[in-house]
Amino acid sequence: MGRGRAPCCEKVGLNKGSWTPAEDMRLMAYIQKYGHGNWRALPKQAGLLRCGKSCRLRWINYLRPDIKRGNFSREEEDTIIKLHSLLGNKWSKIASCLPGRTDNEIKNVWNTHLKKRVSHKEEKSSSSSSSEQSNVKNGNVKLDNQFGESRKGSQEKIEIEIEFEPSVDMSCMLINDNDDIDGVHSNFAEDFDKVVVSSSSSTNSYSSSNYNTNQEDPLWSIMDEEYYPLMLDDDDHEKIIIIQQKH
DNA sequence: AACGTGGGCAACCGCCATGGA
DNA sequence: CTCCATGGCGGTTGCCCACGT
Repeated sequence: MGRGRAPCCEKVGLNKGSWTPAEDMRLMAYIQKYGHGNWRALPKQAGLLRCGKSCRLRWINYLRPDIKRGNFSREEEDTIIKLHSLLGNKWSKIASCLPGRTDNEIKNVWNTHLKKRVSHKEEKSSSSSSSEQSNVKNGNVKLDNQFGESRKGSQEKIEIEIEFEPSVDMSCMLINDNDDIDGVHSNFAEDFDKVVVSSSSSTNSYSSSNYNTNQEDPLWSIMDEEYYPLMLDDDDHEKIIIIQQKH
């Protein structure tokens, strides 16, 4: 697999580049009427001279009715910065915490605005106090390592320690959400076998085997047969340690 | 007014994961 | 188990526009 693979579709004779309003209308009308069960077949059925991938991208990034338009608010930008420091370039994970925003949009905002802002901040803070700690202890490096290793199916056990940032709602990353709408939502919790939430007074562990069954557990609540983590109490919990035991 | 340059963003490309045959 | 089709993701490209000279 991989090398020499045929393209996703026959691109000869297909339109490329910017979408015209007529194409948008046609795609939107088709999806509203028939849905998008099969992206590859869709353009032909909808009478569009486009690759299926192109249609999917156009729908997800621009035409979906729940897309939020306009500039990012300061709160949204701060959230992106914080989540990026935890997750790295996991744009779809970050997007799942920002309703109405797409991974592509977030990636663009990061690359054009936020990256500069963060590096300026870091320059400032490192020159003012080199011993000052960031909100996340080794979060970026360790998480990158974790995701990379996970794909290779290694057997080692990796611990990721995240110092809890009170102003960020981390719960969206832990949601056991199978109600996947256009692939926007993703299940962060399922990547891990165990989530440890610790405070100065106590430490609680939640394993993937018990967080789906322990309904009495204060961290998890059940809604419509899906399990959701409750908002972590900022005063009670200082950090989350996510432990992934490789399968 | 014409031209050059840089930033912003939509769209594309290629790789990987997943699920079905 | 293997192969293949498809969807999803992240990196990159290239067009467009605003701004400066």
